[in-house]
Amino acid sequence: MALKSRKIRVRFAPSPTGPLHIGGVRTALFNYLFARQYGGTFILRIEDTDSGRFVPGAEEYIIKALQWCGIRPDEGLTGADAVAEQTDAANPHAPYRQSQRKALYRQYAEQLVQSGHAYYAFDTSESLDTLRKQAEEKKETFTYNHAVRTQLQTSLTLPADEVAHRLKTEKQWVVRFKMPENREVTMHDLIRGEITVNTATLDDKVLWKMTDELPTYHLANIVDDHVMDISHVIRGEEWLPSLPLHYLLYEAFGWTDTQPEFAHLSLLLKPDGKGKLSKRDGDRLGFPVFPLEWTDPKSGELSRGYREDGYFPEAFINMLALLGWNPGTEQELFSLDELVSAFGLDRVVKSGAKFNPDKAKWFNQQYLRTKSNEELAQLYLPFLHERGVATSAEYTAQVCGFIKERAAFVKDFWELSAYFFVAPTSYDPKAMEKHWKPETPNLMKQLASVLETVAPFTTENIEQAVHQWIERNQLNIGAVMNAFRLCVVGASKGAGMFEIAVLLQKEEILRRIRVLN
RNA sequence: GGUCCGUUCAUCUAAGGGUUAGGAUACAAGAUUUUCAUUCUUGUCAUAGGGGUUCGAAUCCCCUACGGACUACCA
Repeated sequence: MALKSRKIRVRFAPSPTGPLHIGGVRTALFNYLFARQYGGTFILRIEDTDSGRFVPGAEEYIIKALQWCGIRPDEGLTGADAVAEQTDAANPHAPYRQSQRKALYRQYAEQLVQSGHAYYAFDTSESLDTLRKQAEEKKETFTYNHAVRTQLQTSLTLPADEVAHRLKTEKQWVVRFKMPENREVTMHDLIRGEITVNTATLDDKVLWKMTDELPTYHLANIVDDHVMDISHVIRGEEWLPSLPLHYLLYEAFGWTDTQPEFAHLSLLLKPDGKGKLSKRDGDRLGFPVFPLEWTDPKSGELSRGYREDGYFPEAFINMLALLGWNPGTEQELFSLDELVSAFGLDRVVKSGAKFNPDKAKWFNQQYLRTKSNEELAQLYLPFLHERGVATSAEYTAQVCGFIKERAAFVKDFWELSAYFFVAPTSYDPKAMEKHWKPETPNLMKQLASVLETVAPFTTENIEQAVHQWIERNQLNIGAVMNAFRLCVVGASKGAGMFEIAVLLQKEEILRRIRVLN
């Protein structure tokens, strides 16, 4: 097992087959937090060994998404503008795209054949499909293992000269791992503890394929993790079933002394129903499953992103961190730095977590109210410009001060503050019915003349003047204020009337009162 | 079907043999407010089921049920 003094090196190794979804971001985050906490290195490696599923733009998306989240790789693909292709001090193991490391894997595959841990298999995909179908008809499952490998065309059954000939002339062959027939493999997982599996239930996985001269995940992953001196593999639970194979691979290569520790993270599940979270759920339930917006290059279909939906990256990350991990205290709000010091694999939860969009919104709300009025104004201004509202940053900041505790997103600001920028064009019928009585117009006229005399037009002065007038005439304060609000806001909502009045200033307030009378 | 992993309020989770099973979200009620919201207070709600072990089990063991992942020349 890993030495205590071993340098911590972890990697996030996604496959560029589409946009990174929030489960992937969480895996990246946990890797990052772990590395940071121990002063280790966080590496971003791209596992693009599946030529058939490559999606243009996906790699760039992954890099951008991590950037937005504030998850900076120390090594590997550290940024869109700095893709390490050459070895240098910061990138001792370049390149970090597996497609560019092609040449490396074949020799390792052959090493395993040489040492008797693997063999060449000459089956075509079609012939295997046929075998699978035949087994299915008999209600059985075809497993490529010790029971069948001796009956198929492999380097284990064919004469050596024919094997050599076929290797030279044919393209349809692969290297398969020779899974031991009956061996208990005991593995250790940092989150789950000991797991034991008998190899009899496992199959002879393809390690390398001549068809595209590329390794499969299993080989590429083990070779790269070894070569890059990875100390801890933190990945999704979907990899747990192949952990025995990975253990056996380390053993076959003779790398057990530097074999990394493993930690398998539980999956993110659908908010409702069953199963793991998918793109469909987001569309169906109305929340993003991707950090950034994504347009599918083939279908042109657009998937929304947390960034575009108005989430702050800090809130997004905080929410993700608490999904499947907890600090053991009652603290819920964590900055990235706080997460770094609080995080620990020992407090990662074993069971799958159903994703909860409500909680995500709550996190954003918490972060929104910690922002300064000026910061929020800068974020709100573009929305205002879009609506053709000309205003100043100072005025907008003051408005933000009044509404920030009422919103979860900046995009909700307009709904809450339109009356600060434009006079009402319609009046809420229900509120009118309730608060607009036959005597109200007269009341408002009086109010207008009271306001007219207030100088300077400050909250205190207005409040004092209005209250004095109400008391002198023994008026109902509710009736006055509600009608006043209707004139200025157009509905029964909004900040304190005297604050609104000061911001809007005397002229505008009087104008809005007159419109209704 | 087989293998592996998992199971505490509706949801995220705490409690590593002894608590009235705690917190947060959501929901509901009340208080506050000139309105709406905020805020505050309170409330409803959980150890999947069955067997053991033990003075004592959410916690340890077994079985069952349920859920999930995997079972490709995909990752």
